[in-house]
Amino acid sequence: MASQLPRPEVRPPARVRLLLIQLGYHAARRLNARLEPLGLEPRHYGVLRAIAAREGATQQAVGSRLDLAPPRMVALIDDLEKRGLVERRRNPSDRRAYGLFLTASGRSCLDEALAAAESEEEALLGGLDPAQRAQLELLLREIAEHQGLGDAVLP
Amino acid sequence: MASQLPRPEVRPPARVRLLLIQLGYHAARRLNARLEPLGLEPRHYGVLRAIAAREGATQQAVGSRLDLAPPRMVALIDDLEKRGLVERRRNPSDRRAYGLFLTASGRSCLDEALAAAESEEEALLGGLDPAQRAQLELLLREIAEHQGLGDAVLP
DNA sequence: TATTGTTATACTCTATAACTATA
DNA sequence: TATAGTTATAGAGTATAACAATA
Repeated sequence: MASQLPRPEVRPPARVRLLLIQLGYHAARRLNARLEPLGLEPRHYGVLRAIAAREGATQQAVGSRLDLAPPRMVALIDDLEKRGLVERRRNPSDRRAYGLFLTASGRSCLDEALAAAESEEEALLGGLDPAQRAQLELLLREIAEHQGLGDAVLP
Repeated sequence: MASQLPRPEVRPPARVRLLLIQLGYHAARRLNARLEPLGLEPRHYGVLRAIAAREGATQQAVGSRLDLAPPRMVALIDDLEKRGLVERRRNPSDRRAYGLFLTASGRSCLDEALAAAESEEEALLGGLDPAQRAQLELLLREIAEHQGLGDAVLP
């Protein structure tokens, strides 16, 4: 009997959780669209940033920071090296390991990507005034902290 | 020369865009984790909700609403039917098409899933008081509208 | 001929396991 | 023997194209 109560098929209007998921997805897609003209896929963008943050680090170091398995890193660095954005330099004191470095072209590519991300932020928040933006950032940070996501932010 | 300026490798602290992407991803993962014990994968959850919102709709109707290609719908409905959550009923007036309906077990499964989503919302917003929650929802809705995402919300 | 649903096929992505070269 | 990186292999997931039944 109880199972045949008239249920509201349509739930109450979208909640915060749903909004977050959708907006996060939307923001990610928009960013990717801005990266595409630069020839950068999201995964490459992430690796580029991680290398820039710790130039000279080994593949494994960067990989474990991004939670990418070794074979995955090999493929990604292969891509970036083929495109002349990243360079593998042998470590003379341990000839098994490589140090990863951005090339000049890699630096400028990353700069463009960061600028694209910046302008995407602007487009995303276009409807909010500065006070609202600050408030939103505060609330989101609060949630992130409460969820223990402090370290998930890359650099 | 200009290319050799000391650049801040580490960007200014995470921005709203990044926070949104990360929190959205986090929220989606948390929800999926809550759905798993019910034997529901995210894709099935979405289809279940779409069917509940318009019971009797054809596969194509549901599929186009969720932006899923026909072969994908076939596989998904196969899954759900095999698990006794959804039923295909032939349409007598057009014997090519099926109408999709939830079974009793499908309804209760969806109910549990919706309850799980509800409790996940609670967990997610645990750090905010009611006024903050309302404010956050307002700000997010503002962005969603400004981004033209009005219809992306399912039901 | 057009449409609903289905099946068959190919492709991308990723993860796991085996291998090499240094240490 | 252990470790950094690589290669080979296998699997999941998805998209595209061809197909059957009905209109």
